[in-house]
Amino acid sequence: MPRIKNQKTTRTASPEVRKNQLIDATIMCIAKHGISGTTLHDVTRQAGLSMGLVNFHFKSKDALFEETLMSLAQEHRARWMRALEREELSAADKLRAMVDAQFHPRICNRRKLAVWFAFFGEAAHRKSYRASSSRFDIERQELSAELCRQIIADGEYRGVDARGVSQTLEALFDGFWLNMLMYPTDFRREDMAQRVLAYLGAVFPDHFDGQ
Amino acid sequence: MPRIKNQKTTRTASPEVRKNQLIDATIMCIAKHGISGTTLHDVTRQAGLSMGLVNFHFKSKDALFEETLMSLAQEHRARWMRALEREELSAADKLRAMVDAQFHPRICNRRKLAVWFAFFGEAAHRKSYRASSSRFDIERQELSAELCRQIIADGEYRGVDARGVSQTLEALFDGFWLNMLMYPTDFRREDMAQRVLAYLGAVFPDHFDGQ
Amino acid sequence: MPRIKNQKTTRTASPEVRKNQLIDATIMCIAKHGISGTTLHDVTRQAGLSMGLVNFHFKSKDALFEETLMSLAQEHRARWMRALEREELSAADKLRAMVDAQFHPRICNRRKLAVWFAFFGEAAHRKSYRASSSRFDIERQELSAELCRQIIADGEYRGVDARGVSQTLEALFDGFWLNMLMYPTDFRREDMAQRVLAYLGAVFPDHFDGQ
Amino acid sequence: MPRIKNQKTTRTASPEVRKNQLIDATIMCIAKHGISGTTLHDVTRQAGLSMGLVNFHFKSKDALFEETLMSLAQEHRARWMRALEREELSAADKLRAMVDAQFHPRICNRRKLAVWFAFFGEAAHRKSYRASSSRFDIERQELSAELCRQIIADGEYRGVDARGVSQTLEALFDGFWLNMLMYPTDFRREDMAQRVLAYLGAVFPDHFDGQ
DNA sequence: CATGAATGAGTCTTCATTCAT
DNA sequence: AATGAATGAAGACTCATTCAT
Repeated sequence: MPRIKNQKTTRTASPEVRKNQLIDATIMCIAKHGISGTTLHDVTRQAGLSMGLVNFHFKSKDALFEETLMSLAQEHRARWMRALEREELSAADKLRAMVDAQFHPRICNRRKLAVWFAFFGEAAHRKSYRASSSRFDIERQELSAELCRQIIADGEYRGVDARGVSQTLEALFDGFWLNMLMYPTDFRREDMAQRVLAYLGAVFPDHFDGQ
Repeated sequence: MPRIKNQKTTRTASPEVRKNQLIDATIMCIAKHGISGTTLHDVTRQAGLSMGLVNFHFKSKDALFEETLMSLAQEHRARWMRALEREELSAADKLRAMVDAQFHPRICNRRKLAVWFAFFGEAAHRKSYRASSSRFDIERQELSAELCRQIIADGEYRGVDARGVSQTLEALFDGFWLNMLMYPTDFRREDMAQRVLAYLGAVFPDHFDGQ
Repeated sequence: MPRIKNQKTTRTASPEVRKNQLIDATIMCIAKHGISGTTLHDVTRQAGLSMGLVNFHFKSKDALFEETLMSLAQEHRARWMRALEREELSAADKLRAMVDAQFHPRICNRRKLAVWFAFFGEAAHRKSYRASSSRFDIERQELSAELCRQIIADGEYRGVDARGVSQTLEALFDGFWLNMLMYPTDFRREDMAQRVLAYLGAVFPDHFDGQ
Repeated sequence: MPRIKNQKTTRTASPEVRKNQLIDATIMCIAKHGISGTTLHDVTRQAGLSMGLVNFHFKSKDALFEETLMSLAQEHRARWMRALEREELSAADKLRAMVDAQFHPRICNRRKLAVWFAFFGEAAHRKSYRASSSRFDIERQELSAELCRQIIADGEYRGVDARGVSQTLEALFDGFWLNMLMYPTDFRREDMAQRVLAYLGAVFPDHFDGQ
């Protein structure tokens, strides 16, 4: 049953290529079997490579997992960053773009959600996993807080706490992700972005109304 | 080093007592070392019992873990159920009580959150874990949706979708839990219930205002 | 081809018994295949036990090897100590007894010599092996130096250096051991004790003459 | 960390040069990590060459080790042979020269002693190592026995056994080497040659007296 | 000649499970 | 009911050797 992915690999490839191949295979395997259920045998078979290769390109299984998480986190960051860099957008539009990024099918699909929560499950007792996630999480939350501050300054929102909204947004992102993973038929990707926007509409009615 | 909890256990105890002893030790160990990092050796040592005992009282390691999750889920359910059974409360009060239950220190502390997310991390590829959680999750969500419906009927909330609010509540619960686990200094238990109530205040201003 | 040594082992034995069984098997294996050529599989098969047992009774393969060396060193020490404790013997007789101990067939046989030099070969880069050997070596050399001092005081040996003789004795012991291991037909156990005594006869003619 | 010795090797060098480069690196590595601790990766890195080179210039890792031992043995032989070829020297002088050769700093230093005993440790179960050593050992011992015979014939040494003395010399050489390796502060090179000469002085007082 | 990525057999180690006591 | 020694399968990791470039 070996599910060979690339029968036709060049015998020697650049380290960068191999590492990415292995990271992709790791994501596949973790999604299917979880972190503890993923063996190096699985990963290399999935990648169509030989057993010893992981320890040639990565310091250890753990290092492979860490780089996998990092890769996931960076892919995620790249997506929400893209929107924020467009100077012509208003603060509210940028926030909307962040929501879209969060639920983009490339980021937010069953496979990747499974991997994210596999890592979150280990994060409680793995400082390194926590560190990898937190860096980007904090950055994103600060950016969304700043956007909220701009929206508040722009409108009539006495008493709205920017930090509170940004923290609530984070919770909604993570909470919808978890529920999409656990109950995919009840929590469908297309609806979840709407739910977040509905929340923003309740908090900032002048900026997020008719959606 | 072994943190023996009960050096002086009676040599024979009722199966019920022993099982709970082992389940408590399992929660302790999973919180500290994660699911895959928890060995039966660890669990029995933590419980102050002997290695062979687990397989005597539980069919297997897996069965122990499943019963541990079940125990956790039932403790959780008991807490929010208590409030809902008090007939004298209004729908809004019951919803408030559910929020309180969700963030009660007995339910929502670092140790138990770590265990919850350890299980969520495995849930993607373990039907049995998913099943244990889902039963109560669905029940709770239906109850909160019903409460929302009552509140909507009671007030002037045209266009508010009960199911949407209850799903958003679920996401907030889970999302705040995750962030409390990952960033305990930024997401403090005392504040999180307030954030949820602030959300409810934004959606149902007549019922959840002054908080 | 599994060379089972004890088909009839009681299923559970005291840890002490098992550890010695494993140490004996280790000596056997190192003698046959050297240190790096000895696998835990070999050792446990030789002992007639199962693979996992070594790591149950010893912290690691390395720990097993260290305890093996220690066991060898202590057996050796016990033998030369026995003679030195007999108060009725003269200093020269005690020295003679030490020589006999060094070449006693229980200590000085092909198998054990092979193991000793296997450890010496690793000692250069293993502090722990060096430490295990050195403790007893130093003790023995100090005792032989003391005996030499008594002999010198007892006779007419101007200009003889006790420390020099005791160091030379050490060298003879080790050097004959190595040559007995490498060239067993040329360096026969029975003759080697005589050669050492001939050396002592040349240095202390009044005390070690007619041999 | 990799201690590259020759960063700028000409891309193509004569096989002889490459082989010696690798043998020197092997000696370095064995001294530092022992035989089993020495990997081809280590050796080639130490030599500043690429992984595949060893198997290009040597049939196998084992062949490299054998040639390393051979190289060591031949360097040793060359040194004591040089003295014996000087016809003008007396037998006693030649013997003295052999002792000097044995403790010459180029032969008898921590690094090379470590390698010698690393090989001795394996010799018990490696015929090829035993063979490489023995050829020269036997030659040397026969030569020293012959010298002893000449000295005996030249003097008044009734009852002295040439073969016994030459075997004792061998033992002293090896034994002092081992002790110099294990206890370098107690057994210092400068003193050890003296100890051997002291032995010869005790056996052949007319030829080796005043040292 | 030279390189270094790739291979995969071999080993240590861990650990759930069994079972004699 | 309880114990903990024993088992052996499974998995991470190492490393000599190969070979395309």
